Amino acid sequence: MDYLKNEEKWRKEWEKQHLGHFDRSKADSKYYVLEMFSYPSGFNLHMGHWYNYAPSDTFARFKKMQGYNVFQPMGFDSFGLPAENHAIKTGIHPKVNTNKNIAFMEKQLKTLGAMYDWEAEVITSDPSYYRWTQWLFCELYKKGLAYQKQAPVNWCTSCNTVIANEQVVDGRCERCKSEVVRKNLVQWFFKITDYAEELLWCLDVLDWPEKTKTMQRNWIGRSEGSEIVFEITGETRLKNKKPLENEKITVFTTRADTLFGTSYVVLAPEHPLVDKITSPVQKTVVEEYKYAASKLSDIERTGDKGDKTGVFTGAYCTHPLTKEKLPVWIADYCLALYGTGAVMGVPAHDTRDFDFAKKYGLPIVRVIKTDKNDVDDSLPFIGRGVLTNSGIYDGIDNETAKKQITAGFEKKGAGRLKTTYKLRDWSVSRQRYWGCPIPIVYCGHCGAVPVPYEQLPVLLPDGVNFTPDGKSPLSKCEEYINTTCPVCGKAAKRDADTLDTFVCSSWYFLRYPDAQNTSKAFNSEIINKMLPVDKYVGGPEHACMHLLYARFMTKALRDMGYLSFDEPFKSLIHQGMILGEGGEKMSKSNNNVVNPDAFTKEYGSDVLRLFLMFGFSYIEGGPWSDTGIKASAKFLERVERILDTALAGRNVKSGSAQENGRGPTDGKKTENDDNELNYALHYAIKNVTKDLEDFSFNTAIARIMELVGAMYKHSQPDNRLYRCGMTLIKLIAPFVPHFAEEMNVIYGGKSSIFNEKYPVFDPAALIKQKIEIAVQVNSKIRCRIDVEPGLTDDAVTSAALTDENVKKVLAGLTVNKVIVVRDKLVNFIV
RNA sequence: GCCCGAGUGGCGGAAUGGCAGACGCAAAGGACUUAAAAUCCUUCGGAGGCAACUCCGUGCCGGUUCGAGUCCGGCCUCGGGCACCA
Repeated sequence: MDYLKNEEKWRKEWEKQHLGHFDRSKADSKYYVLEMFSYPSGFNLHMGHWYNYAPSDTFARFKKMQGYNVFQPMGFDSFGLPAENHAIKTGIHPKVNTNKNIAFMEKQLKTLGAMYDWEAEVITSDPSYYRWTQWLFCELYKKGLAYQKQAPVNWCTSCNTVIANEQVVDGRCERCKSEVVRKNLVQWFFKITDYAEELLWCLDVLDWPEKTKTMQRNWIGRSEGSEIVFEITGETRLKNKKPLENEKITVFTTRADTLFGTSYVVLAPEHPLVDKITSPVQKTVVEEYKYAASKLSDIERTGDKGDKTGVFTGAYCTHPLTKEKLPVWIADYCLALYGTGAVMGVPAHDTRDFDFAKKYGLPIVRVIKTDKNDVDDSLPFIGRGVLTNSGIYDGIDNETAKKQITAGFEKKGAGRLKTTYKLRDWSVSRQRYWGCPIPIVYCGHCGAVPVPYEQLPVLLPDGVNFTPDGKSPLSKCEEYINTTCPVCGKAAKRDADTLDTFVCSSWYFLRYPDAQNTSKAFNSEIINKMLPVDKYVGGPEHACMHLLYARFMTKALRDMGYLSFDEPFKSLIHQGMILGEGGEKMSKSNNNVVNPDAFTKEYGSDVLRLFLMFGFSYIEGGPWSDTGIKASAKFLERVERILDTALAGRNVKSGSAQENGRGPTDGKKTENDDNELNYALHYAIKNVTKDLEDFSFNTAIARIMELVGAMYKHSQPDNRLYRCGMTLIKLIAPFVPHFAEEMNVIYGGKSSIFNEKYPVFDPAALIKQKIEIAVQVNSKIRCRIDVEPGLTDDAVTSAALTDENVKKVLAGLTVNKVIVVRDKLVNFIV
């Protein structure tokens, strides 16, 4: 078969038949298969995309053959930083370049031969889409889930612009190598933390990889602890020569039981109290320290690379129980964004505090001792135990003490039990051009006003100078930025920032089923039928951010009354990553991006698809190597040959070998052949079906290979082989769709084969007369015996004992115990 | 540093706590062919043995178990994520 010609033929035919078209009238039997859409970057569709999309399409076709009305859409996440950087470098407008890339990738995707419903295509940078992203923003704003606050950005001191984390290399700007500092700007946030609790507990019911759920749980990072108030002492006020009325530091701790061991208090360098309480003497060093800390990322700050550092503010606070005077320090290991941005330093029972106290000579007081008899006096001591040096709490076990100590404060208003989360609100403002404009107008009289829906979309203007020079690109576009207030009509200014591209991708799965809707983001009635997504396929790198944002958005829209389901993705699969040949990530800078086009041109897309599924463990991925692709091509040719042979047997009665002048003359042998072929066929059907459900494509193909091998072993081309061939074509169809479609026609079938039913195995065909079980003596295999399947433990044991080999092995030994694993093994313990 | 994974023949990879290495690649031998390619058949973790068979073997060290690639504890190496790459 000429694969390339054949593939072109069927792609056209499928388009004619609207094979990928989703029939909305049959939403009851819908199956929504979704692959993460791709970013239309400069190097187009690479092998990694193919690896995501081709096997997923195999799964979708399998589901279609199981009778589901499959919906499989495709689109592009087309706003983003790389397009803008490319534009800065080349002068080509991001819109031009992005649209060019999309057109090319669409063509490549069509070569893949996937069953996409192109009528549902979504392109996030298209006004017909981002209009509704803006609508979503306004809805969140009205619901109180979007708000503004000061937050740090990476600021390149030389380019005079905000740069992304990715562009910061070793604390310096990747472009100009100058120093990067953190600078506060007013930015928009989504209140994802309002949903922290639900995002956490809903994970339990999702059919997602356990590791992904664990990662999200840790990312949300719920921890139950206490907030405890330390008051700034009067002396501090005196030193500052300013009245500091009732200044207090609220610390968050999960170890209230160690309160008596507190020897100092630490504020994050960015803590608002720092400037107020720093004594004049310490001002210079505190300012210097704050500046140094602003240059470090959170990872560098909390990392264990260097020493713990910090400086004394000159201020003191009072221990809430002992009334001791404790110094207040600032240290970068305390993060402003977690807890209250302040911690109590308990060197004896925390490793970081211990390092810090040792370095700066702060007192270390042990307040928990081990409750075991063996004396462990090494510090820091992190384990459980009972309190000591803790006044009235001495002798209480530390878990009880946590509650008791906090409860003591609760009455006085000086502390309380508090649940905190590592999860932070989602920062969505970007000081960039190529993104969705934020639909907010600032009016001198009315404040921040969302743009009315009838005025959406707020179009991203074309003629903008987006070379970095210290300002958000849109703020330099006069005709964009200057507008009138939608409420009072007076002159006003638009928000000059654009939205994080994760906002665009946090709801695209809701747009697909109603992508052409021009009056709404989506029709709730349709969406409530079409979602949740039945199978979502994409890379594990999105475990925490994209997947969490999409879940948040779904819950927020539900609470606004637009959706009636709680979770967007019922079932999730991560494909592994296809690495470069050397085992490193495929990227332009590594110069190891593998383009699938050369392979589709040489072997055809079916062969490439088959190879990707057979050569890798789908969820593991691995380094690319083309050594196996030839084997996949050979296998497909082998399939074609046996199908040709089988077709010749169409009218040859099974067992009538002699008429044909070949094959065995013994009629019995033919019958046995038939049974063996039948067994192989149903064994394959059973396992391929199961493996496809599990996205275990490599083992599914292995079972098909075994079936093909069994067909070659079959004595002659007869009707039995012919019928086996017919089933094989259906079995293999999702894996090599173009090929199977053609073979089906050759076999007299009607196109499309994907409207046919996937084969179902017959359990009766899988009943074996004899099975082999292993006989172990002291857990070492000594021999194997054949027995009937399903024997009782006693029957298997006595069958084993009558075997000559077993007798030999057990001769002269006393059997103490016999362990039988049904249909697997017998183990004699002697 | 923190969170999450992974480590099995020369290679890609299989194995609900129960016969490690399915299936395939590469390699070797054979058949067919004038020859090559293609195809078909056979062998293929290591060591020993004529053989039956024996011993060793799933990154390292220890543990649980009649039995561990699989479970537990401690390491080592690699990969992903760490909130402005998407």
